[in-house]
Amino acid sequence: MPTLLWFRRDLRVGDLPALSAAVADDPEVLACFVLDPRLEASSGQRRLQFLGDCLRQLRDDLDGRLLITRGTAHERIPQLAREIAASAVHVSGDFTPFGQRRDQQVQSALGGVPLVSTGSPYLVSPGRVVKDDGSPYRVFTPFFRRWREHGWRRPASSGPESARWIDPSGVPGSDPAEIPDLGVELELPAGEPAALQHWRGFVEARSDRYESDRDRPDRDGGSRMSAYLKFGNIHPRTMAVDLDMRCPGRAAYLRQLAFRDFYAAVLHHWPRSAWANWNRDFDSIQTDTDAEAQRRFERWKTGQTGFPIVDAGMRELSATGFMHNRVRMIAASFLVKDLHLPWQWGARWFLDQLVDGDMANNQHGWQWAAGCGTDAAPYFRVFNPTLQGAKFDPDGAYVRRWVPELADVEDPHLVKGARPRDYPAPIVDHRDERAEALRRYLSINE
DNA sequence: AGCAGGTTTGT
DNA sequence: CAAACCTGC
Repeated sequence: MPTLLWFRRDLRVGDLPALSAAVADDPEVLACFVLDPRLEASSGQRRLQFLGDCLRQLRDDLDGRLLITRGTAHERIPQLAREIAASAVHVSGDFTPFGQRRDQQVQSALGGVPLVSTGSPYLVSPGRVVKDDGSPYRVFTPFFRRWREHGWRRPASSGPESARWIDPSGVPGSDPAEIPDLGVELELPAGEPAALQHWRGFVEARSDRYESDRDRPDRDGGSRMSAYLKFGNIHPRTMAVDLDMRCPGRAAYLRQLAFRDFYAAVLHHWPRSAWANWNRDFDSIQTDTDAEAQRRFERWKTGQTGFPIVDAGMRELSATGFMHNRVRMIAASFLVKDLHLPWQWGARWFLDQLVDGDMANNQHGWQWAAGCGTDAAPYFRVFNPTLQGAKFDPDGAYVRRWVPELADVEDPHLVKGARPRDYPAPIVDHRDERAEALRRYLSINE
């Protein structure tokens, strides 16, 4: 039975063991990657860099038997399936609403050929953890309890090499175009072996201080696994088996993996929450979108707001495609509550810039910050960017690293100290804007 | 997954 | 007198 393994831009190498197991007895398997040309636009380049590394790694693993073709998946897959007379198409897909819609488009275009979903990159598939009456959880903590009771399979033991592959040469219609080489070195090497190696390093050397250091952008306290998870270079199940609950840092990390599953489940149950307020009460909140708002948005994007921790984060993002999670929360809060811009503006920018940008996590993280999501921060919780910076980056090492104007200043968070002349003045007064944000929230129900 | 402004506690 | 703890927004 000829089988086409199809990956879209969210390539999940971590699903290969499951795929291999599913097709172990079938020698007629072809792996295919569909590169959406829209990813080649500037906004998608960061992720394309990482993806390119993943693809090169995969091509090596598959002994060169990887088909790369340009186009949109819902056009190319049915075409290829017909060309190789595939009797089934195995899909390694993600759980974005776009993905779901494309799956449906592909399914209908395929006619009678079955579309087989071969697994997800989550510990527990979205939609599986629900309340007793079948309704989805809206709050993380009870979800977490039920999620742990649910359990999950151990990772597949067989590797990708256990599958045999057909020779793709001679398959008509495939574009032999090379994987774009952007010539930019990322901090993290891509690919499954690199992901595994990085993970082992984290578990052995840094997981015991994860709990205390994960909120500290000045320390290397995070696991930095997010891009590997996003691109499926590693399956969270592979990680979960290493998370001994008796070790506090590792237990805390499992909770974060549960959060990832939770937001995937939220997006599964409420697909419109990708771009619309999950809590529709917020539809009437007033946001600024005029020319002045757009000027402020530009200052935010380029790290020129005059608030050190925000600027450091935004500059780290531009330079590396990554931002520390605590700083993401601060920068998001600042855009929503100090600049009064629509959270979707920030979410779009993050999704475009972050190497690990994930629809479910990114969008719901923003909704949390904006107060309109599940489990959202109450409206009166307004981050003070200066105090947050001083609290989580006490020596200012993070700010000094990313904001050179403040490198040699005694008080880099500018709590009381003097502001160097070459560093921008604050674009807003936090006290005033905090009051303004509260006013706007309170007026929702008037 | 805050903040501010208070009160209590510990040295 | 500073750190730790409490409480309403």
